[in-house]
Amino acid sequence: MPQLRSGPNLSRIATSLGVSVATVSNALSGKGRVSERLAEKIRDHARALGYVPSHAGRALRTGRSGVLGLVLPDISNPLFPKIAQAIEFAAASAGYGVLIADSRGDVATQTEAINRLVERGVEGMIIVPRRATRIAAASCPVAVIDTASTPGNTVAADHWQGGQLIAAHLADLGHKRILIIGNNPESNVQNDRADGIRSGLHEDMSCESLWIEKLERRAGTGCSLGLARKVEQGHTAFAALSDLQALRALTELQLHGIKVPANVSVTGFDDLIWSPVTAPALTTVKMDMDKIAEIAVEALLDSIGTSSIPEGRIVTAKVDRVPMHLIIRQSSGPRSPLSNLERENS
Amino acid sequence: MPQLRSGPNLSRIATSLGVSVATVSNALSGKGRVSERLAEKIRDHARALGYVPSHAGRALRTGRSGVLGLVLPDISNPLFPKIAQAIEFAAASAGYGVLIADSRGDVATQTEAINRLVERGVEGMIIVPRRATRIAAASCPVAVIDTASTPGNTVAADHWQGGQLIAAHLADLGHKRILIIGNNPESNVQNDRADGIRSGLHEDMSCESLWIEKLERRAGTGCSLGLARKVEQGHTAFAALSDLQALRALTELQLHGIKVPANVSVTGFDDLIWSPVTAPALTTVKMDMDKIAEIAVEALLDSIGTSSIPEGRIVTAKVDRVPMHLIIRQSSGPRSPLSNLERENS
DNA sequence: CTGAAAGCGCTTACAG
DNA sequence: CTGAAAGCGCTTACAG
Repeated sequence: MPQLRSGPNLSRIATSLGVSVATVSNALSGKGRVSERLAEKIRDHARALGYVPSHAGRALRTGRSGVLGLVLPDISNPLFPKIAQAIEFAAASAGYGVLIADSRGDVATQTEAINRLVERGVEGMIIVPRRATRIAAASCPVAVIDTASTPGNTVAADHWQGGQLIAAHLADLGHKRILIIGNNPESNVQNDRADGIRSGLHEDMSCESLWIEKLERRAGTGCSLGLARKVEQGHTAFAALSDLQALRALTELQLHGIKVPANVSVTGFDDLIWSPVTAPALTTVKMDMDKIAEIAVEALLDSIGTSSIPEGRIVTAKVDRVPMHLIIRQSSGPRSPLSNLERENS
Repeated sequence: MPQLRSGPNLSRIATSLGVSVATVSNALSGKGRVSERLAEKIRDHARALGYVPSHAGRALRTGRSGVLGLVLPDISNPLFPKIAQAIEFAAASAGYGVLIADSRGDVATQTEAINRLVERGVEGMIIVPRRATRIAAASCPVAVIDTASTPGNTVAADHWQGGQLIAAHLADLGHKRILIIGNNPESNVQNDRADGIRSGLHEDMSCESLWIEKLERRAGTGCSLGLARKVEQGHTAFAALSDLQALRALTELQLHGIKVPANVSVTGFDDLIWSPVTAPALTTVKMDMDKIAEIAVEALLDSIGTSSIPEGRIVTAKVDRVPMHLIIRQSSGPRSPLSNLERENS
């Protein structure tokens, strides 16, 4: 038999104290079946010995691994740091660890990643699906963080309401012609956001949509978005459906000598790490990731607790939409009365 | 005793096939102590039953959890997605899972996060330390991803060499006066990069350094970097020590009507997700994260394998510097012969 | 080639 | 209040 652990185990503590392992176990777990005097003595001794409970032993006996899986099929998602941080925090608060799995953007390997987690004995998992992916039920409880368009067991930011915040903000600033800039109209998230914006426009406002992936399929990756043209046509507000697209818009406008926010406004979504850093800093809408993670983890733990037998297809039934928050920065503002563009031909 | 698992275990397979658990175990693990005929029969049956081995049982018996820890004390680090992805991939390739731990930027909780991982039985961990943090030896092998300034057991990109790439590139473009833009001169990474740049300048080139944190302590967060002034003074190249700072520089320059790259060049470091998206796209230097992760994980596994008793303070002795790669995009280029700035007062 | 048995470290009825 | 015992699922010498 292999030399398994370096540290002491319950048995070592027990014999060195002349008591039984059962008593040590009870004392350390605080179940109170041990006299306070003895319990304290045991705890002290355990601490002195640097006792660390064996996770494997406990897991085997109790049937719970104390681990949740986090599946991020599209890890290049710039929201990933915040999601991971929030999930890790919520899980740790509940005494759980978080195992990550990534399918490197490949839809096919998503199932494989999920299986790896199941084999590692996760008690449940949180999945942030790739765009438009339907999650096949796994053999453990699952919580999905996505747009609420996915049926069931989903926690999501209220992207639609976030869009309304943008619309209201742009209306307040007096903008009349909005250009919505998204990446792909098949993304549920982006669609919800765009619909939210449209629904929040006043009657005297109008908007068009520009989808970058479509454009690039025609004009090539990294092509100009033609925003200078849009400005000439009278658009004064560029509402991107993600900060990523807002960054592209902002820099392209600046490249053409258009001043933000004096001539036009630019807004984004997500409040990515760098969005306060641009000059001007980016107005954006932020999801409350901590809240979302908290709900997802809680739903998962509920579902785990409910079913002592985590047999197939049990999923959280909870559906939640967490409100988003507008963060106003310098990239959006009223147009200057004389918008002399001072444009340059480029 | 609790209903532990839903699926079949070795014993179930064994009895239903009329063989012993030992034989089933041997057949499934492919150790070859079973006749091929029987082994195949067992494997088929196991598959048909949907057998998933119990991780806890195996871990308890073998003393190996098959899990590595990834400690990210500064999860807001924009490199995090790439690091996590690379580590997860390298670990998965070696049959290991990855447990994440985050100390939310708080140096004090780093130790706590490490302890949580130890309690969860990780066999080793990879730590990306907070700036200037010294890692206290944990009770398992540790690999550190950082600048090579940290002594011992470290894997890092060769930031210094990356700086030289930038210097050579700017020299090629004919730039004479460089402004290095960093966040904090106490960051080993940033210092290595800056030193690399300085060391690579030709004799007829000069450079100054601008540290944003210092500036902001005087002038307030989000203050102007005064780059327009620097351009007037004759600087033509702005070499940021991270894409984050490059973004700030690029947008500030554009805000002031300075054209990139016609008037000045801007370069960054890290090749963050959005750096190809700006207009103009950002020239940058990229670390080979996959390589770094591979080395870190390999070093860890070596160290784990070596010591059957992973008792205290065993660390990887390997020190590696992985070369960086220059990615030339539009933000750096030769100055236009007539650099009529067409500046605007702002 | 196959099986019986021990044991990893823990928790939990159960008995005293 | 405390202890003896069983057993979670697995792997690995050892015996046949």
